[in-house]
Amino acid sequence: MATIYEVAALAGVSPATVSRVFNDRPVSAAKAALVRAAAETLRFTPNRTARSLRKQNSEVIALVIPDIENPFFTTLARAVEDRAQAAGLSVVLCNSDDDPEKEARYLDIAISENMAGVILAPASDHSDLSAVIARRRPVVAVDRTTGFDIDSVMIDNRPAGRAATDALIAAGFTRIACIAGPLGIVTADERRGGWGDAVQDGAEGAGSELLRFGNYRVDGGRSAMLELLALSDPPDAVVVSNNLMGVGALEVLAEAVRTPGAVAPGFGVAIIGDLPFATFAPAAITVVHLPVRELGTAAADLLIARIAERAAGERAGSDVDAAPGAGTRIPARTVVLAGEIVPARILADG
Amino acid sequence: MATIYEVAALAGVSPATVSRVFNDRPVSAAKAALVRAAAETLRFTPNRTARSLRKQNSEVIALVIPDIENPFFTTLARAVEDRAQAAGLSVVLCNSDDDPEKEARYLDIAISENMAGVILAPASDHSDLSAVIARRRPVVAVDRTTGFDIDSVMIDNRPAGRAATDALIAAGFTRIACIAGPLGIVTADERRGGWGDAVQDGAEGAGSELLRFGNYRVDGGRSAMLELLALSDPPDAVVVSNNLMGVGALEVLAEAVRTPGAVAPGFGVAIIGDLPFATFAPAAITVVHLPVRELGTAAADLLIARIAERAAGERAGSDVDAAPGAGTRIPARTVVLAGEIVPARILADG
DNA sequence: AGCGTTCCAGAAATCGATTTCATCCGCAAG
DNA sequence: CTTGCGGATGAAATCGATTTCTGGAACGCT
Repeated sequence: MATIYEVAALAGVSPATVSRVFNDRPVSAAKAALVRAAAETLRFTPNRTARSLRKQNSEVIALVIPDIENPFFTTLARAVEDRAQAAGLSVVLCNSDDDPEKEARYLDIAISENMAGVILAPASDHSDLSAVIARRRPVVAVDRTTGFDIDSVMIDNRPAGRAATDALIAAGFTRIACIAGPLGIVTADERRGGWGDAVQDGAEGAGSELLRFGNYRVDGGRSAMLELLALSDPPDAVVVSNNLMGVGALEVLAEAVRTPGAVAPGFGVAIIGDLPFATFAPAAITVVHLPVRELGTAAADLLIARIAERAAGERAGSDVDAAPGAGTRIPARTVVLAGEIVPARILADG
Repeated sequence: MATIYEVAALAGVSPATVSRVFNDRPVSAAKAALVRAAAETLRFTPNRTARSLRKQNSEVIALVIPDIENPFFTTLARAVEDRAQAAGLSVVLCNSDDDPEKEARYLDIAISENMAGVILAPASDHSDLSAVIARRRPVVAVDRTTGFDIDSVMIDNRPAGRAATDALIAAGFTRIACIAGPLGIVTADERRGGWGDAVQDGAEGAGSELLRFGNYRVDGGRSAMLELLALSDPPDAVVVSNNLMGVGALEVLAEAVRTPGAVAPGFGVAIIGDLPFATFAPAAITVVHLPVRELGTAAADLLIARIAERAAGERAGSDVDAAPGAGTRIPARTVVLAGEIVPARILADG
């Protein structure tokens, strides 16, 4: 494959000149034309590895998400990508599979591939960002918090949990269960908190037997729902903490509905997060729509701003590289987006 | 951030020795210990950019897919990743968004980042792989064909289309429509062909008014289904060519079912591809299950084999680099996997 | 005409690793 | 006691670009 030297040789100029042509630095029109022609015939593309080794950065950002199969994150990915493309950046997606170790590996790759920045939906709240921060690479957290002082974009989870529950209370349900996410995941804790606030004020029985913890996946929703229905004094409605567990809960309900007497007709369901695709429900469902696209867009914008800022800083020749914990110029910003309650309906559209 | 030189200085050895320690080449135990200690205190990680510039390859593979929001591809991604991880490779995902230009950009990145290989689900059958093939980077095509002589993993689409249609015929339906995918997409053409074969033999009316082309997305399924139901002599069943259009079609049917007289009760539906998550259907649905995980696994295995082969070749010091069209040692292999018919049922599980 | 800018272009240093090559050492065989 | 071999180690070349440094030509100004 062609290198800059071969192009230079063919065009009869120095490699430096070839580089200048490809970087829009002043070169006489005549030589520029020669270079372009030579590059054309050799099908030359600059080697990004060499370039980024020298320039110490690339035009690629990493988006690290915990579950590629969750539509929440794919929608997020989509939004990030759209924004990044517009800014001339390519996005590579890394699936951490909720595994801090895999996540760490991808963060390592991002650093040592000199990627321009990282958007991270943390697998846990113990994600270790010290390495990437020490190298002064911009990082933005989405959806979940980290212990680090970085830009982040979050959803206002507690009100979302509250809104979902209030909607059920308003609809007349009195015994409202909650299928919460894993303990220790901040989004899960807060949504559960919102439910707790609402049931305390409005409905009977915040009793812990109505509170179940799932794994944020379909099977977790299934088993939690089964347990709830098997209670001697079962709930008449349920708030589910995320989309996938919502699917699981609905599956169980759909089966129960067909088993006469297994569940009261008109069981109430509220789900925090949008259902994937059309989910034809056996019951009316209240959904708290989460602004996922906006989440991604905001994260991308924050990251792009940081990257620009960093580039400007380098151009000005700053010296603060040495101090590992040195603060960034602009303090970390946090964007919080609110969910939006969508009235109960039978059919969610894709 | 620490470089190999700083580690060398701290340990009192040469950079070469540090490199040897990190590459498991013979180094005396004493020096190795010194190096490791130094690396530890400096929190040194080898810079991948420099490494891959020198070694001319990396331990990262690219998976380029046309639609990150389609569960078909995310499942594929999952399978590829699992296999790659086991082989010590990291996977970065690139969303081409069905846009040949974006696809080309990602292929470029893969090449010039010296990635170990590429698994490509082509956006179109015009995808230009010449650059990556010229650089002798292993590529494997999945799901769709390319014009190039490379390893590929496909689904046996025509029989899948046929099986879906036959199932409806067997269930007694007589006027079976088809919502096909875009013209020119090989998977779409073949599935439609399978439907054509079946209706010719078994059912009435292969008339072109029963054949609609969609865009493989939810809205395409919706509009095609609406058109079919609006026919003066509407079908009594439909074969849908992919999962997302299946969702769209089901949405429309669900609405129609609630409108008395709009559609015959017991309208037949067969979908090629698994429905995303639990899709609670208003009708019994026949699904042709596609072995997506196996598709991904097979693709990853083929790629990993090629990468190993290439590495072995380099080690032996082959010379064929010059010839751009030079054939690979082992001829291209194509793996074809069959779909599997799943009898009609009401509720698909996630 | 002389001097100082400005601008273009090439030579060479640089990024951070790997790898070749050469050296040096110890140890065994003759 | 010498020769030879093999293993450990360092010096230096290398990967392919970018960037600094420097020389030289062209141009303007007095």
